[in-house]
Amino acid sequence: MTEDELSRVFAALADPRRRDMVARLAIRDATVNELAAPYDVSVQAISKHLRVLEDAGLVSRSKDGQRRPVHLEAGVFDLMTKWIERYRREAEDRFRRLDAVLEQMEPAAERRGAAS
Amino acid sequence: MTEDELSRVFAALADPRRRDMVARLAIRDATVNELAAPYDVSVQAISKHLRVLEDAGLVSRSKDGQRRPVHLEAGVFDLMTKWIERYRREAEDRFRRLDAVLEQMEPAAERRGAAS
DNA sequence: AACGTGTTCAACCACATGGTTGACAACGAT
DNA sequence: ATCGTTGTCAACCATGTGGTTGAACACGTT
Repeated sequence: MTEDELSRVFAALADPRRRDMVARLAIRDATVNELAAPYDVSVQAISKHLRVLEDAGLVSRSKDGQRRPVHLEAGVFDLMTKWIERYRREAEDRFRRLDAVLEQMEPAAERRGAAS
Repeated sequence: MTEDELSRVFAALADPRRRDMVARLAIRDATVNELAAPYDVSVQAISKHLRVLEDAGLVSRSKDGQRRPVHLEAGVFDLMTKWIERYRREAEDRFRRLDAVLEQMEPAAERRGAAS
């Protein structure tokens, strides 16, 4: 479940255009047309991109007259950072352990108290 | 430059299998065969996945006899967290500002979408 | 030298994705 | 009621991606 959502989130952010839209949505909500304006593609293409972002839980679309303001759901970021931090930490721990091993292997080391 | 690399990193991590490999590589380096073992796919497929991870800068492959131990390059994580944190912060600032505005507006007023 | 192991390369297939255009639905304005 | 605007849906096309199998390369072993 989370596994799948994480995949969608990463996939959604793998596109520069979508990342740019997220960046702009971080500043303020925007309609589909507003979002499409800066790019040289059809509005339909942007609508598709928004669908991807929405399926990933990164944005939500509400209804206001005939326009649909898009809103960034920043909560999903936590999902990513949690995943990243976990393995970053694991890798760092590992480096630390490796350093310890290397210190211990130091042949010229004096017989002081060993690192615990 | 970073733009493109970021795309590759996100795309690389959009695949559950590749994320799983990263998770395992966070614990220890591994050869292609070791990495392929748990999955029900060909070694060639894993080799391709590793190429994707390598192009994203997430892993490096060295040479040791005829095997090529794969090593996690945890530094790339920083790239992601930096991107994420930036917009998360921006979005949070924005919420804070919005809250301030709402407070300032007497609660008698209806919540109307403010044009920028 | 010959063989087996570990890994990659090449060609191929199925499917997903990003783009297009055209039609349609929903709503505001005239 | 009709028209223009906003946005989505559907069909289509080109390209990318993950999988396969078969061949080749590199290295250790016999």
